[in-house]
Amino acid sequence: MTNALTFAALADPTRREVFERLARGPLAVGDLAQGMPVSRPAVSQHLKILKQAGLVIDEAMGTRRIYRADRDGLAVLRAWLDGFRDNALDAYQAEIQRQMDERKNT
Amino acid sequence: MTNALTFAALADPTRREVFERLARGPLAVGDLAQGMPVSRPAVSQHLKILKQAGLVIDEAMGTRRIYRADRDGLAVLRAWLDGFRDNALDAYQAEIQRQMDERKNT
DNA sequence: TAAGAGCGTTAGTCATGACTTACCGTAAGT
DNA sequence: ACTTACGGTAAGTCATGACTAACGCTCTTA
Repeated sequence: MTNALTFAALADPTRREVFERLARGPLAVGDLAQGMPVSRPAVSQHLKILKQAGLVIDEAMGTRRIYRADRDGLAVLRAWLDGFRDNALDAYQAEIQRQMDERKNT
Repeated sequence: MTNALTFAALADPTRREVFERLARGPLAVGDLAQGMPVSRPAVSQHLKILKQAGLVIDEAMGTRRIYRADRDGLAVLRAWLDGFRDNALDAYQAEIQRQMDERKNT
């Protein structure tokens, strides 16, 4: 259930915008905060969460710190989505339904 | 930016479990709340949010109300993900990089 | 070593949201 | 009509999280 971090990270609109900007190209924190409606420390905090979720990668460049989007971090989301492709889990459905009926009879 | 509702809806773990259960088969609210760590009203509130996000569909069945997952609601998520497929936006990257270098030279 | 740039972190505030209990409406059965 | 089942809603509580201002650390340049 490590995808919880990914979902939580992408839940915030500001964080999604940060990620989308980084997906267009690497940026330093200051340049990233430039033109955003929130302060630079706020962006820093968002970057921390995105990093924990594996969605961004940072790299020290002198006194600046360059962030870039890590598209592989989206894999867990894709995997989760693929679990709902049509009725791939229909095999479980009968079993679950059976357990439910069982519980109902008690 | 209608995907905000979808992201917000799927951000909560309890709500994801509700959706996952419904994806395995339609359920009434009571049966759904059965075996979940939260109360039935809580499930009702979650269902309301999932419905607003287009992730579930409800249908009156006598005094009961049957909910089922609507997989089409995941389309907006897929679309968002597809926007990051590899480097489809690499054209922008050079431009952004150029602006960064420009700023660095001032 | 001093000074400034760039960022992360801390402390504190404020809004949001997840939850429970209690209540109310509606549909079916007696 | 009365009662019971089922579920949505209201009110209130508590935790979380997004944000800002202030501070401190590290790296570079003079």
